[in-house]
Amino acid sequence: MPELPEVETVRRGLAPVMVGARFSKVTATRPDLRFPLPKEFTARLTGAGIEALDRRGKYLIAALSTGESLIMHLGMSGRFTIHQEGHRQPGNFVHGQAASTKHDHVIFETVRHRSVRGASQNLARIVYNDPRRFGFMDLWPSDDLENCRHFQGMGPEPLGNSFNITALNERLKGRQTPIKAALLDQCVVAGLGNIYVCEALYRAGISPRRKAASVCGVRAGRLYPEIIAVLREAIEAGGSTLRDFAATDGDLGYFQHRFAVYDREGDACAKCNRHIQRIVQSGRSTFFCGGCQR
DNA sequence: CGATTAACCTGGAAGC
DNA sequence: TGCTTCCAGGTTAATC
Repeated sequence: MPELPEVETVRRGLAPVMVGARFSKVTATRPDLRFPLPKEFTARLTGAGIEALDRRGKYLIAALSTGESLIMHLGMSGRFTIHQEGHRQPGNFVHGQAASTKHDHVIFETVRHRSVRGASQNLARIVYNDPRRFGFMDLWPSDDLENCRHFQGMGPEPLGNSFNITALNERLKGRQTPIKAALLDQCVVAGLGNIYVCEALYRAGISPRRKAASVCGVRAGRLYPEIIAVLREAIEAGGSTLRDFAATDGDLGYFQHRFAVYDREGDACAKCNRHIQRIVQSGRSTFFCGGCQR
């Protein structure tokens, strides 16, 4: 499911349950997701306290009391649900369908010690479900994350301080690949995916077919604020729900109702009334308006 | 080096 | 109803 806004939505749902708790038990129902799980995966997590839950691009990072960080990527279809007494039951119904436990691959059981009198323990089950298994998990020393292979060469965080017009220009400079492909490259900007690249290019009036290098300068100046705006709006909306994305509490995102071009082939462009087109670039669908985007 | 393509997986929707 | 084909929010390995 996830691009940056969806991952951020998941992070915000998990954080209140995970941060400050510890893993009382971790179960993996298979040895691998997209990649093999790390050696001694469940043993290294069991008993660990969770000190923080952060996001970098499309990755979630749980800083543990053991000095390691649990790195999680949701791939295409990864989902977390929280099962806890008093917590809204998630995912039991998604789009009216009963959710299956068939692809529950990792189950985290957490315990939180409360200072509140009368409630000494608070248990939760956090379930990772991923039908396509493109997601993955890894463990890496927390003080060495910049050298972790998943983050090496990764571009700036689009909603962070290091992302600005200069940084964008710098990374588009000289690149002959279409701007669409360049923006999907996590080395240019972290966290963008197919939906938000299409939407940002539409808002900026830039053709997805244009060479990345030709976006340097004036066009980058138009693109930069639109990337930030579309991501902020999508986070605000709780992400986009296409087929089955839901937050940890089962809530559906609603940014999909605000798509201007994504998955809207044939619809009239809101600005110029021409038909939205669908083309294939580097094996993926691109939606755009040939009238507004040059 | 950079750019493009195939591959990894499952399930749902559309077409016949 | 059933079978086939296409498509999907991502990344990486292999090939030009």
